[in-house]
Amino acid sequence: MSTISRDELSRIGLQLLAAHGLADVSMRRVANEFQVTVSALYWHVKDKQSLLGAMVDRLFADLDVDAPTGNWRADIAARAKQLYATMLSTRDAAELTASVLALGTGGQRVREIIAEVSPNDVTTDAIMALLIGHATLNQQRMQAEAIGVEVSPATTSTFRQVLDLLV
Amino acid sequence: MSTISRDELSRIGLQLLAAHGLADVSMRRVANEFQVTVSALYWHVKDKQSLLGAMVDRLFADLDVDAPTGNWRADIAARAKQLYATMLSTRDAAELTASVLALGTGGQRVREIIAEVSPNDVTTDAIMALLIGHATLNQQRMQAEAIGVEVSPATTSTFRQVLDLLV
DNA sequence: ACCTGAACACCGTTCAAGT
DNA sequence: ACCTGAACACCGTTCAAGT
Repeated sequence: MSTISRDELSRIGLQLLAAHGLADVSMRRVANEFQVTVSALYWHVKDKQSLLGAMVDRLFADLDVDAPTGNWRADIAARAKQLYATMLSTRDAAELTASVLALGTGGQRVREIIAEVSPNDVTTDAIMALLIGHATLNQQRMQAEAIGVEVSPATTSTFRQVLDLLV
Repeated sequence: MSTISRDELSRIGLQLLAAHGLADVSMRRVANEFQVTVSALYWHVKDKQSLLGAMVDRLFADLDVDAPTGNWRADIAARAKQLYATMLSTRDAAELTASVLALGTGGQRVREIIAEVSPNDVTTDAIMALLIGHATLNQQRMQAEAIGVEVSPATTSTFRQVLDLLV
């Protein structure tokens, strides 16, 4: 019986991500975790990029958002904060999400969660840009916070603050 | 006489970037361009990340922004558009800039250009997040535009549109 | 001061061959 | 159908040794 599958691969990938960071999520390490050769992975997954895409899909799969209240500003703000929190929940998850969204290999649900309560596409795009941009610029501080060290960040405002400016 | 220096390295780096993309900017390729061994580079530059930082510094060095008019909304919008245009001017420059700003290894001038005309830090941070985020999410389309192919983009709005929402 | 050569410890991807 | 073994073509970084 083969316990190895696309879904299991992304599970192990997220595990490696949380434990060692994005740089250490390599095809060889994932294969190792399965006690299998690297080349074996390519039977289950097209390439590394699609594995990363599956990881992002899984990362946001469990997130359940509240139903729309009718006040779109409040709904958008609430959901954006949830998405941001998810990107902070796991080490390097923000960087991973940004890369996957940029290449379009996964994470479509992220946009849908915002689009569902957004009045128009421009607003959706602005929120998405703010999410990815702020997370990216806060990478240093986020990593520092995850460990417990102090660091001078490129961005000084919290996500809430910049979000309040827009919605 | 040695024509090799930190400044020349970043010049060649940007040349390689424009010609072949970020993935092909490797220490070995840069060294090759100088007819020199890889290890020789490490005399002039700490590591690859600092070379990338120097490249971003050089990318925005020549950009001269207009003097403040007094209308900060117009000033911010104009400068943000200039910065965005610079990130579009060279292949993969947006990705490079995002990565360098995230790691804090260069590109401080980018933030300063906005901060100089911004009423407060939160606004500066919001503009920066919008810049980096929109550029990141538009990576597919930007590359497609650079080549001439059609692609379904993750973001459908232009930078001007999302910017207008904020300022 | 500046550069070479060689090594170390990795990468992603492909592909014939096995079961 | 699923996996191995070996190879290909790369990486960034270090360091003794040369000039």
